[in-house]
Amino acid sequence: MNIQTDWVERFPGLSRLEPPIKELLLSRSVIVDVPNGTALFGPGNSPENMLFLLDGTVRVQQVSDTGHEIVLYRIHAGQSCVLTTACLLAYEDYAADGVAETTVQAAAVPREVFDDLVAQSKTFRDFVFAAFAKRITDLFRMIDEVAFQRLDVRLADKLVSLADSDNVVKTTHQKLSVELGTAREVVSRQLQEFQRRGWIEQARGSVSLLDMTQIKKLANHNT
Amino acid sequence: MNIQTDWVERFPGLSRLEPPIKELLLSRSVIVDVPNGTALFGPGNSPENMLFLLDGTVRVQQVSDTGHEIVLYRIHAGQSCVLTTACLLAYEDYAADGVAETTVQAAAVPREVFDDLVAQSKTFRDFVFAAFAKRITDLFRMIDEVAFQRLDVRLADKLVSLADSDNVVKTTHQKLSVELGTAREVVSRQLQEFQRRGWIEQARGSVSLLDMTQIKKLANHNT
DNA sequence: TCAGTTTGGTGACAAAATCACCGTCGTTTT
DNA sequence: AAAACGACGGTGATTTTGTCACCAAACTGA
Repeated sequence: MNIQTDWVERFPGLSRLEPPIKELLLSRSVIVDVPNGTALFGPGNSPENMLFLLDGTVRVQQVSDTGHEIVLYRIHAGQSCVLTTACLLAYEDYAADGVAETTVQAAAVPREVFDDLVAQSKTFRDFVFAAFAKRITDLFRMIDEVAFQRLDVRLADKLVSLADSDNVVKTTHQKLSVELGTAREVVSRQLQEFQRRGWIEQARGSVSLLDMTQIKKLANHNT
Repeated sequence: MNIQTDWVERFPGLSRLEPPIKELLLSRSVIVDVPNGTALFGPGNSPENMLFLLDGTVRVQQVSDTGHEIVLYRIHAGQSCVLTTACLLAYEDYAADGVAETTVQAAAVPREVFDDLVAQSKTFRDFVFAAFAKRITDLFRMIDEVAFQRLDVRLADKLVSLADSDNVVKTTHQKLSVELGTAREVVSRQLQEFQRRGWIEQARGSVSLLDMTQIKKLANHNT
């Protein structure tokens, strides 16, 4: 099994690509490994390649001119940065930046090849447009949450989605506040309230979710 | 001059289309006129056509499950609904809806034709991806504003962008609150404060902007 | 060990959202 | 024309969230 010759299979939307197209994609892509913390793109740094994430996650966040930060979304294995990259091509003065949150393995595809693929394959076009559509609906949902959802609900939701298999969230209050686009003090106070209710337990740099049932109930989470 | 045979010229990004492609687009599109207030798309109503707006504006807004509403963006003449339509194709349970804000004239292009055009023309692909990119960067900006910008600044900005040539905004406090994703009372109070400062004058259903300089200064508006 | 940084806690205050009303102004209906 | 109704805007009280200015404890690295 060679990653360089079969990575396309990891993308549900791409596995049914027409064989010659698949061949083109595989032969013209390069597998890259980037360490945790690498800035993959950002203001004044638009990459020449489209990335298809094979492993790891990329966090996309934005710095406001008010000095505030907010996490916009994450790109996981099996997804691509088409969108963000496309934005960068069109708008150089683009405010968001992407950071590898883990060690990341990705297939890099040059722009021209990407354009060829879009031109030649309906399957590939569908993949690309589906990626755009998902991103946009996610952004709509995010606007709704930021504008209208109560902070306790949003925090509970975030805790659930960031929890590891032991139901522990290893992060600081500061980082949680950036996830939600709010202030650190607000997160601290809300976590104190959760703790008072016996839902969580805190330690420096980590939150243990004790009562998942209650937390999920507040988050009206479906998963 | 026949609209049906030359509407493409109205789109800066499309005027340089290869002649046969332009011919295909013109021959396979239908000019439609829709009255003010028509719901062009919405939950459970995904159109079979992509629209290219020739005249008028379409407002895209979202209803939260909390009962709140917010205006996401507008599509103006010379732009297309590619994005929104693409979303609808991919996700039926899509929460946003589009309403004609004026009488609207548009060229309707069937999906299959759209796909053909993307496949055959690099110019058309660039147009489509630029539209996506612009939309996404706009949504990023909107998230930033909703999350971090003060309400007085956002309101001032909205007033400027909704003002007609006489510097009058013909709308209700209720509608302004939907533009900003806030509550009617909050808008009322903020407008009272603007009035107290002598920046505006109010009447039922309209706001006159008296001191544009101050309002724009608050909005740190560039235009 | 000790200085410097990171993390989190706290109180006071300001801004914004929410809730529960109330009058006024137009329109429609009788 | 009078009454009824709905849309529009105003108001006070309260809660939630954001902001500011600190402080102390816990880590880190020299």
